[in-house]
Amino acid sequence: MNITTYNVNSVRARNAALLAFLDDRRPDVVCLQELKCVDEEFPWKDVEARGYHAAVFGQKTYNGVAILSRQPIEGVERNPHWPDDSQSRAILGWTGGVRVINLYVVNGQEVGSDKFAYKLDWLRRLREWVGGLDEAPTVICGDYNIAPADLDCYDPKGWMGQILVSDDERAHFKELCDLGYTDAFRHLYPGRKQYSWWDYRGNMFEQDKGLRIDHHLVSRPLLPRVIDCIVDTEARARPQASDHAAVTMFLRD
DNA sequence: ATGCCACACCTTGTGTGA
Repeated sequence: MNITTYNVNSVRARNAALLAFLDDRRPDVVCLQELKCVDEEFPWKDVEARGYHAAVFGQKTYNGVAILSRQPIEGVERNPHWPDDSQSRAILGWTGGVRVINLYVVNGQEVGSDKFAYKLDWLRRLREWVGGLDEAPTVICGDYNIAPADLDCYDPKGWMGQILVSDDERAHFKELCDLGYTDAFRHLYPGRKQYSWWDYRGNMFEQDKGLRIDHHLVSRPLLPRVIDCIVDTEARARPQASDHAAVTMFLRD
Protein backbone atom coordinates (compact mmCIF):
# COMPACT_ATOMS: atom_id res chain seq x y z
CA MET A 1 0.00 0.00 0.00
CA ASN A 2 1.23 3.51 -0.73
CA ILE A 3 0.00 6.93 0.33
CA THR A 4 0.80 10.13 -1.57
CA THR A 5 0.58 13.68 -0.30
CA TYR A 6 0.35 16.29 -3.05
CA ASN A 7 -0.32 20.00 -2.80
CA VAL A 8 -1.74 20.62 -6.27
CA ASN A 9 -2.13 24.43 -6.03
CA SER A 10 -5.61 24.40 -7.62
CA VAL A 11 -7.09 21.06 -8.62
CA ARG A 12 -8.70 22.66 -11.67
CA ALA A 13 -5.48 24.23 -12.97
CA ARG A 14 -3.72 20.92 -12.21
CA ASN A 15 -6.33 18.55 -13.60
CA ALA A 16 -4.18 17.19 -16.45
CA ALA A 17 -1.14 16.88 -14.20
CA LEU A 18 -3.12 15.12 -11.48
CA LEU A 19 -4.69 12.63 -13.90
CA ALA A 20 -1.31 11.93 -15.50
CA PHE A 21 0.08 11.29 -12.02
CA LEU A 22 -2.75 8.85 -11.23
CA ASP A 23 -2.28 7.06 -14.56
CA ASP A 24 1.52 6.88 -14.35
CA ARG A 25 2.03 6.08 -10.68
CA ARG A 26 -1.18 4.24 -9.85
CA PRO A 27 -1.08 5.30 -6.18
CA ASP A 28 -3.41 3.57 -3.70
CA VAL A 29 -4.23 6.65 -1.61
CA VAL A 30 -3.72 10.30 -2.52
CA CYS A 31 -4.09 13.22 -0.13
CA LEU A 32 -4.58 16.49 -1.99
CA GLN A 33 -4.22 20.02 -0.64
CA GLU A 34 -5.07 23.46 -1.98
CA LEU A 35 -7.98 22.38 -4.14
CA LYS A 36 -9.05 26.05 -4.36
CA CYS A 37 -12.57 25.08 -5.40
CA VAL A 38 -15.89 24.02 -3.93
CA ASP A 39 -16.93 20.36 -3.85
CA GLU A 40 -19.12 20.73 -6.95
CA GLU A 41 -16.12 21.78 -9.03
CA PHE A 42 -13.93 18.89 -7.94
CA PRO A 43 -13.14 16.54 -10.88
CA TRP A 44 -15.22 13.69 -9.44
CA LYS A 45 -15.80 11.95 -12.77
CA ASP A 46 -12.14 12.01 -13.77
CA VAL A 47 -10.92 10.39 -10.55
CA GLU A 48 -13.85 7.93 -10.39
CA ALA A 49 -13.12 6.88 -13.99
CA ARG A 50 -9.64 5.91 -12.78
CA GLY A 51 -11.03 3.74 -10.03
CA TYR A 52 -10.80 6.08 -7.06
CA HIS A 53 -13.21 6.86 -4.29
CA ALA A 54 -13.00 10.46 -3.11
CA ALA A 55 -13.73 12.32 0.12
CA VAL A 56 -13.65 16.04 -0.58
CA PHE A 57 -13.64 19.11 1.65
CA GLY A 58 -13.53 22.03 -0.75
CA GLN A 59 -13.57 25.78 -0.37
CA LYS A 60 -13.92 28.61 -2.83
CA THR A 61 -10.62 30.26 -3.92
CA TYR A 62 -8.48 29.07 -1.01
CA ASN A 63 -7.49 25.89 0.84
CA GLY A 64 -9.50 22.69 0.32
CA VAL A 65 -8.37 19.09 0.92
CA ALA A 66 -9.37 15.68 -0.41
CA ILE A 67 -8.57 12.00 0.05
CA LEU A 68 -8.60 9.65 -2.94
CA SER A 69 -8.41 5.90 -2.48
CA ARG A 70 -8.78 2.76 -4.55
CA GLN A 71 -10.59 1.26 -1.56
CA PRO A 72 -13.72 2.73 0.02
CA ILE A 73 -13.24 5.63 2.41
CA GLU A 74 -15.26 5.43 5.60
CA GLY A 75 -15.87 7.51 8.71
CA VAL A 76 -15.00 10.78 6.99
CA GLU A 77 -14.63 13.83 9.22
CA ARG A 78 -14.03 17.42 8.11
CA ASN A 79 -12.26 19.92 10.38
CA PRO A 80 -13.06 17.61 13.32
CA HIS A 81 -11.35 19.70 15.97
CA TRP A 82 -11.86 23.14 14.45
CA PRO A 83 -15.65 23.57 14.78
CA ASP A 84 -15.74 27.33 14.23
CA ASP A 85 -13.11 27.49 11.50
CA SER A 86 -14.35 28.48 8.04
CA GLN A 87 -11.14 27.29 6.32
CA SER A 88 -11.14 23.77 4.83
CA ARG A 89 -7.82 22.39 6.03
CA ALA A 90 -8.30 18.98 7.61
CA ILE A 91 -10.03 15.78 6.52
CA LEU A 92 -9.96 12.31 8.04
CA GLY A 93 -10.96 9.03 6.46
CA TRP A 94 -10.45 5.31 7.10
CA THR A 95 -9.24 3.35 4.12
CA GLY A 96 -7.27 0.16 3.65
CA GLY A 97 -7.23 -0.37 7.40
CA VAL A 98 -5.46 2.93 8.05
CA ARG A 99 -6.73 6.14 9.58
CA VAL A 100 -5.64 8.75 7.05
CA ILE A 101 -5.51 12.37 8.19
CA ASN A 102 -4.85 14.91 5.46
CA LEU A 103 -3.82 18.45 6.44
CA TYR A 104 -3.22 21.74 4.75
CA VAL A 105 -1.54 23.58 7.60
CA VAL A 106 -1.85 27.37 7.72
CA ASN A 107 0.95 29.19 5.89
CA GLY A 108 1.19 32.11 8.33
CA GLN A 109 2.38 34.70 5.80
CA GLU A 110 4.82 36.49 8.12
CA VAL A 111 6.19 35.76 11.58
CA GLY A 112 4.38 37.93 14.10
CA SER A 113 1.34 38.60 11.90
CA ASP A 114 -2.28 37.73 12.73
CA LYS A 115 -2.05 34.87 10.25
CA PHE A 116 1.02 33.57 12.05
CA ALA A 117 -0.86 33.62 15.35
CA TYR A 118 -3.65 31.67 13.62
CA LYS A 119 -1.08 29.16 12.38
CA LEU A 120 0.28 28.55 15.88
CA ASP A 121 -3.20 28.24 17.33
CA TRP A 122 -4.21 25.85 14.52
CA LEU A 123 -1.16 23.70 15.29
CA ARG A 124 -2.04 23.76 18.99
CA ARG A 125 -5.53 22.48 18.22
CA LEU A 126 -4.10 19.85 15.89
CA ARG A 127 -1.94 18.49 18.69
CA GLU A 128 -4.83 18.63 21.14
CA TRP A 129 -6.92 16.55 18.73
CA VAL A 130 -4.27 14.07 17.63
CA GLY A 131 -3.15 13.53 21.20
CA GLY A 132 -6.56 12.11 22.04
CA LEU A 133 -6.77 9.56 19.22
CA ASP A 134 -6.70 5.85 19.91
CA GLU A 135 -3.92 3.43 18.92
CA ALA A 136 -5.25 2.54 15.47
CA PRO A 137 -2.62 2.73 12.71
CA THR A 138 -2.59 6.35 11.62
CA VAL A 139 -0.84 8.55 9.12
CA ILE A 140 -1.03 12.32 9.34
CA CYS A 141 0.17 13.64 6.05
CA GLY A 142 -0.05 16.84 4.10
CA ASP A 143 1.44 20.24 3.54
CA TYR A 144 2.69 21.21 7.00
CA ASN A 145 4.19 24.51 5.88
CA ILE A 146 7.07 23.73 8.27
CA ALA A 147 10.62 22.74 7.37
CA PRO A 148 11.44 20.78 10.54
CA ALA A 149 15.23 21.27 10.53
CA ASP A 150 17.98 23.22 8.80
CA LEU A 151 18.64 20.19 6.59
CA ASP A 152 15.16 20.78 5.17
CA CYS A 153 16.02 24.26 3.85
CA TYR A 154 18.41 25.19 1.03
CA ASP A 155 19.58 28.35 2.83
CA PRO A 156 19.08 28.02 6.60
CA LYS A 157 21.04 31.18 7.39
CA GLY A 158 19.12 33.30 4.90
CA TRP A 159 15.80 31.90 6.13
CA MET A 160 16.61 32.07 9.84
CA GLY A 161 13.59 33.26 11.81
CA GLN A 162 11.42 33.41 8.70
CA ILE A 163 8.07 31.80 8.07
CA LEU A 164 8.20 27.99 7.58
CA VAL A 165 11.45 27.62 9.51
CA SER A 166 10.93 29.72 12.68
CA ASP A 167 11.64 28.23 16.07
CA ASP A 168 7.99 28.52 17.10
CA GLU A 169 6.80 26.50 14.12
CA ARG A 170 9.52 23.89 14.55
CA ALA A 171 8.67 23.56 18.24
CA HIS A 172 5.06 22.78 17.31
CA PHE A 173 6.20 20.16 14.80
CA LYS A 174 8.48 18.55 17.38
CA GLU A 175 5.72 18.48 19.98
CA LEU A 176 3.46 16.77 17.47
CA CYS A 177 6.13 14.13 16.88
CA ASP A 178 6.60 13.76 20.63
CA LEU A 179 3.01 12.51 20.86
CA GLY A 180 4.26 9.36 19.12
CA TYR A 181 4.46 10.25 15.44
CA THR A 182 7.48 9.79 13.21
CA ASP A 183 8.47 11.80 10.14
CA ALA A 184 8.68 8.84 7.75
CA PHE A 185 11.08 10.38 5.24
CA ARG A 186 13.54 11.62 7.85
CA HIS A 187 13.32 8.31 9.73
CA LEU A 188 14.34 6.42 6.58
CA TYR A 189 16.93 8.94 5.38
CA PRO A 190 18.44 10.79 8.37
CA GLY A 191 21.00 12.79 6.40
CA ARG A 192 19.39 13.20 3.02
CA LYS A 193 18.81 16.65 1.57
CA GLN A 194 15.52 16.39 -0.28
CA TYR A 195 12.99 19.14 -0.78
CA SER A 196 9.29 18.94 -1.61
CA TRP A 197 8.58 22.56 -2.55
CA TRP A 198 10.46 25.01 -4.76
CA ASP A 199 9.45 28.63 -5.38
CA TYR A 200 8.15 29.29 -8.88
CA ARG A 201 10.32 32.38 -9.02
CA GLY A 202 13.96 32.49 -9.98
CA ASN A 203 14.33 28.98 -11.41
CA MET A 204 14.58 27.60 -7.90
CA PHE A 205 13.61 24.07 -8.91
CA GLU A 206 16.31 23.92 -11.58
CA GLN A 207 18.83 24.93 -8.90
CA ASP A 208 17.28 22.57 -6.35
CA LYS A 209 16.78 25.43 -3.91
CA GLY A 210 13.72 24.38 -1.95
CA LEU A 211 12.21 23.37 1.35
CA ARG A 212 10.90 20.06 2.70
CA ILE A 213 7.47 20.97 4.04
CA ASP A 214 5.26 18.05 2.92
CA HIS A 215 5.38 15.19 5.37
CA HIS A 216 4.00 11.81 6.44
CA LEU A 217 3.83 11.44 10.20
CA VAL A 218 3.15 7.83 11.12
CA SER A 219 1.89 6.48 14.43
CA ARG A 220 3.85 3.85 16.38
CA PRO A 221 1.76 0.86 15.21
CA LEU A 222 2.31 1.86 11.59
CA LEU A 223 6.02 2.67 11.72
CA PRO A 224 7.24 -0.94 11.35
CA ARG A 225 5.36 -1.15 8.05
CA VAL A 226 7.10 1.85 6.45
CA ILE A 227 9.28 0.67 3.58
CA ASP A 228 10.10 3.79 1.62
CA CYS A 229 9.26 7.44 1.06
CA ILE A 230 10.06 9.20 -2.21
CA VAL A 231 9.63 12.68 -3.65
CA ASP A 232 8.31 12.72 -7.19
CA THR A 233 10.53 15.41 -8.71
CA GLU A 234 9.70 14.27 -12.24
CA ALA A 235 6.16 15.64 -12.00
CA ARG A 236 7.48 18.91 -10.53
CA ALA A 237 9.76 19.36 -13.52
CA ARG A 238 6.95 19.26 -16.06
CA PRO A 239 5.37 22.39 -17.53
CA GLN A 240 2.39 23.76 -15.58
CA ALA A 241 3.40 21.79 -12.51
CA SER A 242 2.43 22.64 -8.96
CA ASP A 243 5.21 24.27 -6.96
CA HIS A 244 5.05 21.20 -4.68
CA ALA A 245 6.15 17.71 -5.62
CA ALA A 246 4.05 14.68 -4.75
CA VAL A 247 5.56 12.70 -1.87
CA THR A 248 4.73 9.01 -1.62
CA MET A 249 5.19 6.69 1.34
CA PHE A 250 5.17 2.92 0.82
CA LEU A 251 3.83 0.52 3.45
CA ARG A 252 4.40 -3.21 3.79
CA ASP A 253 1.09 -5.08 3.52
C1' DA B 1 13.13 47.21 -0.15
C1' DT B 2 11.07 45.04 -4.20
C1' DG B 3 10.09 41.91 -7.71
C1' DC B 4 10.84 37.70 -9.15
C1' DC B 5 5.92 33.34 -10.38
C1' DA B 6 1.31 31.31 -10.17
C1' DC B 7 -3.44 31.04 -8.92
C1' DA B 8 -8.42 32.85 -8.16
C1' DC B 9 -11.50 36.49 -8.75
C1' DC B 10 -18.43 39.38 -10.44
C1' DT B 11 -10.20 40.64 -12.83
C1' DT B 12 -7.82 45.00 -16.19
C1' DG B 13 -5.38 45.12 -10.11
C1' DT B 14 -5.36 42.76 -5.48
C1' DG B 15 -4.77 39.09 -2.07
C1' DT B 16 -2.41 35.03 -1.05
C1' DG B 17 0.90 31.68 -1.17
C1' DA B 18 5.78 29.76 0.65
